[in-house]
Amino acid sequence: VTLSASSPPIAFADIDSAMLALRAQGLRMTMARRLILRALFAAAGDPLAVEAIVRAAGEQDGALDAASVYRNLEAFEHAGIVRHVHLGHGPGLYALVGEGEREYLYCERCGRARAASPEEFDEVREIVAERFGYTARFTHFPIVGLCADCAPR
Amino acid sequence: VTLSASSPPIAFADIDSAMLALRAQGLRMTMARRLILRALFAAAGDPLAVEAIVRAAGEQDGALDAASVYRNLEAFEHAGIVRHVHLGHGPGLYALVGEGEREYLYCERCGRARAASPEEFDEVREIVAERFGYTARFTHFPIVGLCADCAPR
DNA sequence: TTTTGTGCAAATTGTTTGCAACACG
DNA sequence: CGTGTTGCAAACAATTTGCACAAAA
Repeated sequence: VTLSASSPPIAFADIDSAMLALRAQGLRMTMARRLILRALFAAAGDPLAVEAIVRAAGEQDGALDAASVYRNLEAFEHAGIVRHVHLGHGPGLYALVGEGEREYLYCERCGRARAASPEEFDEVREIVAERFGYTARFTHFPIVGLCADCAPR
Repeated sequence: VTLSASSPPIAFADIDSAMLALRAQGLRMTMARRLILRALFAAAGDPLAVEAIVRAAGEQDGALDAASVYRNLEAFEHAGIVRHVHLGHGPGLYALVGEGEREYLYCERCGRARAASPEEFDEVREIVAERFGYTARFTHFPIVGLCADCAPR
């Protein structure tokens, strides 16, 4: 993804402390998991496609299968250390959870995404709640539209 | 889809007048197109998956291939008589354009969608523009969250 | 009769599942 | 050693593409 705006600090200091958190949930410490975490850490909070994770691991180390990546990301998500977002079409994108959630805006024209902290969306959320009775969340699916650069005028 | 709220009147009186509009764009009048339009008309503005269109046509008439449906829906969309929306995961959903656009809210928990007229979203759009400089559109991708029934409390 | 459009098959993309071998604890 | 995990292959779902044949205009 092309993600503008700052990525938040990741909630774990390093791969080993993330692995510790996983082990606390009964998950074993394997090479595949270390490779996935390494790729996610390297992305510094920016969400990655599975393909990118596989590729990143393959560059330095042996093969890492996409199936394993999907299975592990699901487990990581269940364990609460990863989340994923869908930006427009294209594959799901995964990131380590940071201190506090991130919510997204996505530009349909240029395909660029912007992340921001939930507080910045609170006003929007409030209006949506008032108007429609929905509790809007832009963590899993973003607000879609045109960014300032792509908007007409 | 499970779509609550009223569907707007479709911008064409019947299949033949829709076909006329297509012919004006240089598109030929074929059986496959008639079948697709019939299914869309029967849905009264509620968006349908390609699979549903194929199934609807197959019930009464000969086979209608998904590839043809995709190709035609794309052509119809280009001609301005159809639009499509992505509600959560799952396939794209197509509907005839009505008098005025529709924008959507989608509940991540129960999977139900709600459609409303763009004016009802104007306040939300305004806040998003103010806050983020984005021109939000919920016609192609909805506002995602939890509906009143599914929200905690 | 010349295009445009069709059905069918096959390719693509993103993701899931079955399974035997493997390796963590 | 026993079960959680892996890679690989195959299945799947949604969508796209290639192509010879059918059918609008």
